[in-house]
Formats: sequence, C-alpha cells, structure tokens
Amino acid sequence: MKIITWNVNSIRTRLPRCLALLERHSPDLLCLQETKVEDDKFPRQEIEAAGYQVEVFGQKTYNGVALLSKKPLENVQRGFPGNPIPEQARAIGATLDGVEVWNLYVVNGQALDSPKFPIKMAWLQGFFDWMQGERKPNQDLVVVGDFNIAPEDRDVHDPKKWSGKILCSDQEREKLQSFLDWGLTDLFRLHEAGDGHFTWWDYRAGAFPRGWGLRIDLMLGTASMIKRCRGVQIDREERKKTTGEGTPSDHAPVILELD
DNA sequence: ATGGTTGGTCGCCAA
Repeated sequence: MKIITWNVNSIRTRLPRCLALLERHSPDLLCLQETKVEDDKFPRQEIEAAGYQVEVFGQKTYNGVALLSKKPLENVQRGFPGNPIPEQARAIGATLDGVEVWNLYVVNGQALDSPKFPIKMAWLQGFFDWMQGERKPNQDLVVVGDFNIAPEDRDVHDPKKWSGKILCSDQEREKLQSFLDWGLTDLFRLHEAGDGHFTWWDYRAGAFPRGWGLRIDLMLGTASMIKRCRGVQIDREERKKTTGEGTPSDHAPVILELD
C-alpha cells in the first residue's frame, strides 16, 4: 500500500499538478492539507475521473484536509472530539485495508510570542488526548500530514538560525515527542539518519534553490507499521518549477510504502 | 537582523 501526504496549498490552484502526481505515483491514498476550499467547491469530478474517491473536510480560504483513495474508505471521521478549535478543518481520518490513517494539518503557530502559539500546543494536545484515550499503540495506525514541527536539528537546514524559532522550539518538539513516547515512530528515520532531507521551503527569498528547507511533513506509524514500512521518500521534483502545470506548492509530497 | 513569494480574495491575512 502506498500513501502520500502533501500540503497542496490550494487544491484548485494545484489541480493539474495533483492529477499529475496521482498519475506519476499511483498512490492508494493521497492525504492533502491546505485545500483552502469549501466542500461543495472541491474539484471532485476531475479527481474522480482520474479514478479516485474523494472525502473532504474543508472550509473557505484557510486550512482544509482531504483523502483521495482508489478504493472506498471506511469509518471516515471529520475532526476529533475535544478539538479546542473545531471551527478549523484540520483533521480527517479513515480506515483503508485495515489501516487507520489520520491526516493532520497542524496549526502553524506563527511565532512563539504569537497568540496562535498556545493554540497550536492546545490543538496538538487535544488530538493526543483523543488518540491516547480512544486508540492503542498495538493497532494498525498511521498519523501523517503537515505537523509544522521539525523533529530534530538534522531536519533543519540551519539549526543555529532556527534555534528557538517557530517549527523548531523545544516546546513543539516535546509535544511531538509525546506522540512518539505513546507509540508512534517517525517512519522516515527508519531508513535515513542523515541531514539535508526537507519537505518545506519558504516561497520567499529563493529558499528552495538555496536549500533552506525543513522536514515538517511527517509519516508517523505504530509498531506494526514499522514492520510493514518499505521506505519513505520525498518527491523533491514536485517542489521545482515546471512549465505548463503552474507553480509548485511550498511543500514537497512525502511517499510511504507499506508491505 | 531581515529578507521577500504565494494563495484567497479583492484589502489584507496567513504561511
């Protein structure tokens, strides 16, 4: 089974590239974040014509998540009980071939002294509390998406510059660590220990050609997923500008292959 | 220390 997570930064603007991605990788499941569209305006027909079923949880202008799958999804869940900001569409879960997948768009937080930072921490805690109460680490479970957290300094192009900044702070990393301590593993790190592997590059200041990236799009899985994990790849090509398909998202897709 | 781009929407906010 192949699962991709991608912060698409507007599904309507990115539709040609999204269709090309489906064609190129033929994933069983594509988890999208930042679709930025209300459910009745989601380009459902074009994606269904490509052979995918569509489950959306969106809102106007901001946020929005979606699951595109070849086969029907079971037990689709939009949001989670205890979410401190339920008006923001940031989480959708479903089961595919016995594997429960949660697709998250974690609050960015803006800056450590921003009012949005405690909301980020509360949202992560809210999801963790739900997961800890309602799920077990011995289940077949993956939690994927844009976490807006770089887990370690090796996930940051310039750790000194980013030290203590949003996406890299101790508080955020400790919150992510609570997910790992519960029983989830950063599946990318099973097969790659080195630095220089990023999934997001700021649109500004030519960050991508300069290599100024962070790895903030993650694939977390329980112990049974470790056994089934064949590898996790980052599709850096998708972040490059190409002719004819429009501009890239500021995030690269991340591809998980399970036995 | 700060830079400066993209998307949604149409004056800015968010990232």
